Amino acid sequence: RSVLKTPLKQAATSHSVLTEIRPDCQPLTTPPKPKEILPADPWTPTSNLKMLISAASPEIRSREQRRELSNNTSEVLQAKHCLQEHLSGDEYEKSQPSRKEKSLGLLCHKFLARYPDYPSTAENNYICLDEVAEELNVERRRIYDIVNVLESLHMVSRLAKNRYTWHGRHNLSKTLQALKKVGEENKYTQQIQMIKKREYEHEFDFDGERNEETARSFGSNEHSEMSFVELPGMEFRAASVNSRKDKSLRVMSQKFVMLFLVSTPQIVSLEVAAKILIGEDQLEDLDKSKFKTKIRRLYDIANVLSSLELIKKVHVTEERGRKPAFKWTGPEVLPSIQDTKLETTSMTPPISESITSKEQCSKNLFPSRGKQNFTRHPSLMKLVKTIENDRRKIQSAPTSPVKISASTDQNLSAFPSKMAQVPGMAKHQLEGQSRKAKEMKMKLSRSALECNLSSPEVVPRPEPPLTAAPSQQSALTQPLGVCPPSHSSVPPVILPHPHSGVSYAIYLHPSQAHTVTTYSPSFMLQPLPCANVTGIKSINSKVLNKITTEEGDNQIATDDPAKSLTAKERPTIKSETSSQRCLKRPQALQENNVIKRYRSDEESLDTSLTFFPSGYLIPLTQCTHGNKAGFSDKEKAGICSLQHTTYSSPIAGVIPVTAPELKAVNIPAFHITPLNIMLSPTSIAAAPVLSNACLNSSNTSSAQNPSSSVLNFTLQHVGLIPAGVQVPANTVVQRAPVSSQPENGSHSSENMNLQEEKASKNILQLLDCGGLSGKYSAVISLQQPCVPKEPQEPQAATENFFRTPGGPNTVSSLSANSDGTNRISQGSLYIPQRKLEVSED
DNA sequence: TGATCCCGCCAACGT
DNA sequence: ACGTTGGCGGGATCA
Repeated sequence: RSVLKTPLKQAATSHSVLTEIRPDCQPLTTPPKPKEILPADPWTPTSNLKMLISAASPEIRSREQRRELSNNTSEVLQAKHCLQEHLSGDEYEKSQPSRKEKSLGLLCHKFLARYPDYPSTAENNYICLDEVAEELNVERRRIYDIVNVLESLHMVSRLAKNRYTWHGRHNLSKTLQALKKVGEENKYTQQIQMIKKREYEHEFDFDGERNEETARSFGSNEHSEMSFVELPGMEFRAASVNSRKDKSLRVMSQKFVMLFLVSTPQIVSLEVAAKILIGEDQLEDLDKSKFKTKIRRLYDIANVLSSLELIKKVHVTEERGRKPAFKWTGPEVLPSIQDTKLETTSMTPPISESITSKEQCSKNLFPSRGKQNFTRHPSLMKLVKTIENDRRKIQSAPTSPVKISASTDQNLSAFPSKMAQVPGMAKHQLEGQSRKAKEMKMKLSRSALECNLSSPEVVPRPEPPLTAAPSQQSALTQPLGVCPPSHSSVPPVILPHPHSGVSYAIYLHPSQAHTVTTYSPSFMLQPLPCANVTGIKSINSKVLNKITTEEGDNQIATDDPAKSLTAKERPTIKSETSSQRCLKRPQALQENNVIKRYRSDEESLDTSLTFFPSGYLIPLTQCTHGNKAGFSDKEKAGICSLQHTTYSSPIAGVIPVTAPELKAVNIPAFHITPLNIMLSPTSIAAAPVLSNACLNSSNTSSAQNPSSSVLNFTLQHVGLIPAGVQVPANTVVQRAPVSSQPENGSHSSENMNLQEEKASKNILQLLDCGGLSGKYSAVISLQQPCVPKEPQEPQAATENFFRTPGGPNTVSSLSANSDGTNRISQGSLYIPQRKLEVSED
């Protein structure tokens, strides 16, 4: 085949040569269409899968175009190229594929279209870069961009030079879990908060005087440079690619994804991402060009991630204006409760007994710049290095055999990678094994990570969750409604999760629908007095964002509860401000400043006030393989749809709550939410877990206190209390699905610590008493009216959590409490968000 | 304009 | 020395 040279204009040569690879097309007489129109041609109603997918998911207009184009790309392109030959320079110019048509996003689509999402190990899933590049008519360089990002997600892995293996999405959830975890460990959430706070301060501090505390905290926030996060069973291959020093695109991609996974809402602005990725430490000397470059890269990555439909572009509008951002549209990521397996599948030789592969990941992730992490002795590093090198040699050998399946991998053969072989379905279960070891390791790494942070002492907490367990037990075993009032200091709900799949949905006020935070399994929850709860929002009101997706904008506008509540909430304001006085000096000062600044902005203040926990905690079952197991198809459907609604429902997770209710309902501190799932009442109704009407009722009968009505209904429905009996409104109802799979149940219980196990038993007991059979259970814990036992403590805790300024690293302390078992320790926190709006494109 | 991000130079690496 | 990777940022496009 001959490479045609079109009489192109001047310097465009190299480019044309690269793109001109299809001499085989015949001369077309069709007049060149204006580029803009080309993409839309309906003459290829291909039933392409991609087409369907794209049609099903709302995408950005531009993306939409690209997609359509991607359906018939080859034809179009060919035609175009042919056209070029017959056009004069000028005409040609116009017919030249527009920039869009050459976008990385489109290219990525084309690339992805070549491989199945879930390839079977049977097929030959290897990728030859040269071939792909040629077939897609792009220079190889571009393919690298795509592959690198895919690699970061372990969707592909390098086999040898020019050769990659396609894994599709098989490893995706695993990867995301790992990334999320690492992100949490890296305190990305805090970093984001930090940056946002900074921005805010910059905005208001005209005197340029920087908040030293803030600055310092940033500096001390060590970490920063982490390396590639590998996946058990994958590290080998990944290692082969680890030659390049920073592998920036790959690492950047991972970090970027992490940001989404630890954020709530899962929206990350480019700016913030760039700053974090550059390294918070260097924030000061934020080199313009460096920043710019980072942004460019992020766009590259974002394009690929968008093609994967993991994120989508949106815009956040805040005081400062419109900023480009991306919203996570990928799967919810369960807190990798049992990321265990990692050690097992690790290829790490026995020698590193105490160093799990996972750990290595997380570890490398934070090579406390320069200094060697003590958890990993240099000598070990050397060893590892050697090993990696060996592998690399094998892997990168031009003639290295193409691995067909993981099992052929020398390393993997030694440690059969269950993860890699077992279908996603069973993975979760498999993962839940050797947790002990893992926990220890986790602690190790954690301590390593936090060793130079302020100590945990700081977490002001009336009662550590663990000690609270006993009392809780009693609460659980006691007849409903007879619970002694002495539980006020007990965390509202401490529920052992039968298995990791459980998640809870919290019904929130519309305005806070998006602010529920998914928290690291390591975070312990603490009871927070009502006042504080409501105050949290205000604490960082400036940093708070009102997020609204395009879908939500309208309704939020019409149904904006903020407005109707403002008046009633005034009182809350007071409590907030007053509670602030309890803050530590510096912080309090800061707060006051903030508040002062905001005083002029009535609306924003009001808005901020609308944030309060309504206290409905509803367990949901994740739409995950492992958890779907016990459900009927119908149920699954419900669950899934539920997942979908997560963000698309404007009033997601909203239950009408009026001011009176606000007062009446005893807002029970915080809850633990393994996942932040928000759903609309309707979708909830569809969810098996909540298939009872109580929820609907709560939704419709706004006249009734949702709290009590729901509770009663639920209890009755579940059979815990006879119909007619009413439970006080200030009761927290939490239902937790009990594993429908025996193995699971026992399995998980194995991993529980004694207390949890105990509690768990109690729960079961309770359930039995209630005559509850089946897979769902309900756990009720009664709560005393919110009477801040020690107003300051909770407040301080929250405060620290969010502002971390130079303050104690509350977060880490919190996580320090984690025993690795997460079910109970997840906490949903209301992360302050800057008021902002998210709009599509 | 500012947001996007294509393009391809060229350095680091591997063989 | 040569091919493969992939950092990087100028500057073209797009909105």
